[in-house]
Amino acid sequence: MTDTSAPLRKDAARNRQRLLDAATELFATQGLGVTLNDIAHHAGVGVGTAYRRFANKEELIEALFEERFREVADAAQRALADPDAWTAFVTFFERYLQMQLQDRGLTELVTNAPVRHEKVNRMRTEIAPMITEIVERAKRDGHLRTDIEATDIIFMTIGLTAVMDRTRQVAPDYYLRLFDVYLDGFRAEPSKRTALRVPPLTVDQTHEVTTKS
Amino acid sequence: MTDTSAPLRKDAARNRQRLLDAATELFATQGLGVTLNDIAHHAGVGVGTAYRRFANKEELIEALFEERFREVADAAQRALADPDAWTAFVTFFERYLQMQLQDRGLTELVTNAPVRHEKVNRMRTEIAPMITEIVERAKRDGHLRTDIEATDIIFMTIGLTAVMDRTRQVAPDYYLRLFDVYLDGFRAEPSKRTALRVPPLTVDQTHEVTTKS
DNA sequence: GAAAAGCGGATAGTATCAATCCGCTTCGTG
DNA sequence: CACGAAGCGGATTGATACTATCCGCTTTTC
Repeated sequence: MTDTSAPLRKDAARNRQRLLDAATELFATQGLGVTLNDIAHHAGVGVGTAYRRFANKEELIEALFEERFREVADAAQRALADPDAWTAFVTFFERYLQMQLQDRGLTELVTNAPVRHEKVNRMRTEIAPMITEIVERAKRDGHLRTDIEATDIIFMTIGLTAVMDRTRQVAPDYYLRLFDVYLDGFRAEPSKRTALRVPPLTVDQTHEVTTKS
Repeated sequence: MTDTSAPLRKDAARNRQRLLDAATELFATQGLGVTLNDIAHHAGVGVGTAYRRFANKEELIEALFEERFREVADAAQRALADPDAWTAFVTFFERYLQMQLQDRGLTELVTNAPVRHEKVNRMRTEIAPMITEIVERAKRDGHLRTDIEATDIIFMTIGLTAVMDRTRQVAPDYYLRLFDVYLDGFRAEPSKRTALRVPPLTVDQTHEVTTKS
């Protein structure tokens, strides 16, 4: 990526990697709101070191998330290669949601990408047509009801990630329950329902996650 | 509410009302994050005046939202009085979501009430059993599938308000489209589907609402 | 072993917001 | 109508949170 000129000194290269690792972890667990200072301390290096390697947080985000988006694109590619359009549809969105469960930063970027992130926006516009095709294929195939558009599926994921963010601590997989309900609403043949895979939250759990501090 | 002792001077009473009106509007349109300074300026009074009437923002929130929650409780009460359990179910949640569409502050309080708001929490625990009963009644009645719990419906609303928050500027009613899909997934008799009431968002609209600043 | 490269973290700069204080204005009662 | 009480405005202080730099010291490299 950045190998122009200056070959880094051994300790500097090691610290750079530590910073990337720390940033990956913190973006995933806390979201993109973490500061470069947080990242530096978590990496066990001084703040100065962080700022010498990366001018600011944006640069770090661009460096790390191109790879994440690449994974999404790969999953979409694989879905398009699957001969079964409905399985492909379900599997892709499950995978997509799971990636977001494991990386809050990814969710923030897909639901709310600041325009300044060129790379991120380029990846988004690369992925969008693949998602549309996954959806259209499931419709053509007769498994997905035809009055649903790809944009609806996108908003479904936005809603589900909001639920995910609340329930993550208490029942990380809960969102799959609502995803199953959505699938039952999306299916062209409504009688082909399957059982919900995960249990509901109890009233106490619900109360807990809707009450702060 | 606060009529203990001191009858306010005429100008003071007028300013107090202006502050309440401004707060109502700003909480509804911007959410609870607005500052007392914002509210004071929007009311056309000085900051000092705001702080003389209300010790802090919390006090103002308590004063205003007890009424809002009362409206939710009333809607639930009316739903429980409706002889048709499914209509009651659909109508209540539509009304509940619409109230949230019109008041971001309400959404913030129901999805994330800070524990310090005693009144708000009291109202929430007053409303919760009514919601449970609306859901249970629809199940007993044979219209709502029996593997769904009231907590699932709560999380549905949390997801839908997240969608609402993104689409409000571009197509305020869009969330109803996903609500309809949910209803199709929730119905005990899946063949009784109805058409989606609102159109999808275009790709451009979707791109617009998932891109910031 | 000397120069270059890198390091740490104290610190300066910036922004946002809560809350107060006090000189001035308005109210309303005698 | 005058005068004391009540109210007013908003500049200002203080707290918090974060960004980014600077410089004396350390490590690497040749």
